[in-house]
Amino acid sequence: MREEDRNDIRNLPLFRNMTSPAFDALMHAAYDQVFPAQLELIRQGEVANFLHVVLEGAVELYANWQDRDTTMAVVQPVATFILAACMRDAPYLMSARTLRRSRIVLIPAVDVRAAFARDHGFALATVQELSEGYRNFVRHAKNLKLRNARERLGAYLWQRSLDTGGAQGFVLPQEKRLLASYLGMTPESLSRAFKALRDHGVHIDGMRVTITDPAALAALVQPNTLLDTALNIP
Amino acid sequence: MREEDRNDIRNLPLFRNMTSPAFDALMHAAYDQVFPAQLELIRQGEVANFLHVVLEGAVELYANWQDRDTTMAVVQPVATFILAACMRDAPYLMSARTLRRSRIVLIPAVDVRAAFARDHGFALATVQELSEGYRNFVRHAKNLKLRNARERLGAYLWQRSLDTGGAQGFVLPQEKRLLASYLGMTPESLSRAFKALRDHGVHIDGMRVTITDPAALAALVQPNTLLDTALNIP
DNA sequence: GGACAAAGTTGATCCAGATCAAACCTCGCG
DNA sequence: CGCGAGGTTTGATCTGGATCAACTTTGTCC
Repeated sequence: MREEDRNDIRNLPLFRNMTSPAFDALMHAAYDQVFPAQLELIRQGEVANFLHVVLEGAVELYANWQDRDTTMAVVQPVATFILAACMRDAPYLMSARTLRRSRIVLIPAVDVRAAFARDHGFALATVQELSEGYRNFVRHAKNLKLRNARERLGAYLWQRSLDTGGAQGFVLPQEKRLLASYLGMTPESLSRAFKALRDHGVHIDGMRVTITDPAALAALVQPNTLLDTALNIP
Repeated sequence: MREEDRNDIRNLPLFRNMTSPAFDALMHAAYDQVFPAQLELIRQGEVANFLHVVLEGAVELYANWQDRDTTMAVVQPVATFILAACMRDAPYLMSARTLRRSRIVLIPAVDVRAAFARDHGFALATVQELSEGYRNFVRHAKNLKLRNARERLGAYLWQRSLDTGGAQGFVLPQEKRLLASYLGMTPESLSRAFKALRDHGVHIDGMRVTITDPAALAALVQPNTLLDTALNIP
């Protein structure tokens, strides 16, 4: 593994407060691999063998049932995913695929659990990470149940705007059909929701979004940290 | 606190593997209280001061935004709730109210975090509990996004049937309007969904449900541990 | 640079589930 | 025992978002 990547991982909240020996042991057991776009990394129902860390690229977490599919989250570098399944030693509830060529570190779940047992700083960080993941899914469920399609899109755009440093203009980080699936609607409905938001201070041109009237958008979506997920999801 | 209640708490997975001194310290700091029905225990947005343990009665976790409300979960004895907010020292994302007269133990969040730091068995149990909570919310979100109203109800009834020991007949544990809200639909739609399920092996009479044709119901809902939440929720 | 595929948009139509309104139960209580 | 309030069901109607189909745009690969 490259020194630089190692440092990126070391600086993640999850690993920041580990002792060096414990961290070294984890990294020693880990695999660093590059995967092409559209590769299925994990299939839901398999038992969790690895904690994944995305160093470059992007990974989609999705779920399916019968012939239906839905996007649950997008993981951007540098971040980990499916910690919960690893800690429980349980089957993955979601599948994962690369959205583009991605570099990913795989840490054997058994080593993660061993590190948890030995290193208190890591144990604490694990709980913080799990708690925040838990809370983000509570937010996702609240969003789905309490807001309609237009409001969900508006809230999403508002949050993206904040995440890009309060800039009024930004570029959508993923293609629209994926965003539609994440927000729980069809691509057609997303397209119409964008049109509807023109009356609420949002201008869209291809992938480029401009919030022309923040007050109007805020009035519609009532942004709220109890519903809106900060940071790269997706 | 009564000896019996103390034992019930001690036997919860979360507390089972604590050292006795650590458990005693936690219990020493805890309050044991009885609340009437319909009392708001927690309001979303407040900072988490207590981990709650339901000993008797039942507690509804719900969320609201603007003038809309939705039920997120029902906690049955003996179980804890809002561990994630306590560990993060963050605002509650959900409100909580008693559904009936309930006995609840309140453990100061600061003591919970201290116990986590000192007692490894508790730390491990905390992570297991959080992970499972996390996974249950993933399931809830998957359910909402992948199944329609009728399928959600069918899956719910299937799971309740399993939870009551595979019995074909059982009584709904909560009133229907609450169930409707939990399943993400209106009471009217729930009523119609019940009627629609008559063609899929479900008979309903008031609060009493009978699964007359398990194969037919299973064919409709395709029960699946990756979507369906076992145990008392709600 | 042209051609082909995939993503996105637009329009027409449909339908699951919401809303509104009116019974109809059920159960606690004076 | 009747009465009232809240829960539930039923019916009529409406509508947000899905579906289906056609068209346009964008990106990719010889």
